[in-house]
Amino acid sequence: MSTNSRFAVAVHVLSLMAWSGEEPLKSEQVAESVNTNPVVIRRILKELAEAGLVVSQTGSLGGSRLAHDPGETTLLDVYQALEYGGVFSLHRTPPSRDCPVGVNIETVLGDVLLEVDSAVEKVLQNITIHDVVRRLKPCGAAAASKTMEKHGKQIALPALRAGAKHRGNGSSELRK
Amino acid sequence: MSTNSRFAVAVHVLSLMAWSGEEPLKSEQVAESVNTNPVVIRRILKELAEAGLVVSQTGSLGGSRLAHDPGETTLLDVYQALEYGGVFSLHRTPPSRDCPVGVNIETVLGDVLLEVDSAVEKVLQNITIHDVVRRLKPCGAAAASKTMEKHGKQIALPALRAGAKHRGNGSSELRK
DNA sequence: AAGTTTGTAACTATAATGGTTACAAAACGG
DNA sequence: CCGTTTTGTAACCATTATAGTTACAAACTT
Repeated sequence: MSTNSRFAVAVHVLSLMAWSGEEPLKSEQVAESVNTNPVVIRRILKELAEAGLVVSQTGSLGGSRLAHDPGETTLLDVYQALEYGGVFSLHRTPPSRDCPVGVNIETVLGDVLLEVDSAVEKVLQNITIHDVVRRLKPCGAAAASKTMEKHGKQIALPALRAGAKHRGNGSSELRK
Repeated sequence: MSTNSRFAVAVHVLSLMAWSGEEPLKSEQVAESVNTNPVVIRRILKELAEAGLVVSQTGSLGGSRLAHDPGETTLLDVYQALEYGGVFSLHRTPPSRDCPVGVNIETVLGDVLLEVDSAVEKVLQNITIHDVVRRLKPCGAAAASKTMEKHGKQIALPALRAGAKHRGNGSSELRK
């Protein structure tokens, strides 16, 4: 299996941005929600930016935000942005060329891998970031109000702050 | 991606056994075809044996062979025998409980993971070891006869020996 | 009993990812 | 123009899964 949670973190990050609206999120804020280091977030953010899924900007009013509407980004886009190699790998070292099985097994397994990946992609293609956010909203709302009671207005998380703040940012280049 | 070729090797091993018929293969012979170390093969063979896909035996006439007809073992059986964790992983460390996204993202992603895994399993369930062997036979037969001409009786691979039998050619001793 | 092969432990090597620190470059406010 | 903030990125160590290797006891055949 892939010992790799990058896909999960990437979906988490994008969902956070969809949740909190237009305002750019800082890697520090995202890292707090994901419970990891800001640099880890920035590394994933970089790949998402290269795939055109997010837009980032430096500076005091900087941060990252979605490049498109949450309903337009699918989990397949995220999956491909991270450049996974596939569900399984082929032989690490090439099999024997002198064996009738060895000489062709890679081709056959390559075909199987394509079939499997295709099936995975069909599933991921039908789920958008908007779907993910909608699926977590019911419980999320409860958690949000609970946290509201606890911390009052000094809530540190951008997702919660965003609800209160929705004013002109004047940012020119960050616009989609 | 999974940097992991165990599935590929396992399918290779089972295909080799299907190709060469009833006679048990030694881990040494299999390792030659896969181009790796016999212990690596034995480790995978152990998992396949625990899943009931192969039968192994010690001793001078020992080795491993398929437990069932090649048409009865699916790639899903192989996939499950190796106990993969899934196509992707969830968060390494749990996300923030204080964030409306973090508190529920794992549940949502868990559902997605189930959907994806289910799609993978449906594909693998419809491919048997017999299918794999059939898919590689056309080129495999050509490779076999080519190797026959080159090496005559000194062919080391069990798979080729099986091919020789089909050609009515009494085969020599297996050597390394 | 002698020889062969599996089963398995123990160790090293490799590769991908995650985590951390540090700092230059970019953007913005005054 | 200057100082602050945040991203971008390099450098390094830690962790984990797998692969590769050596060695040896246990099981099996003749």
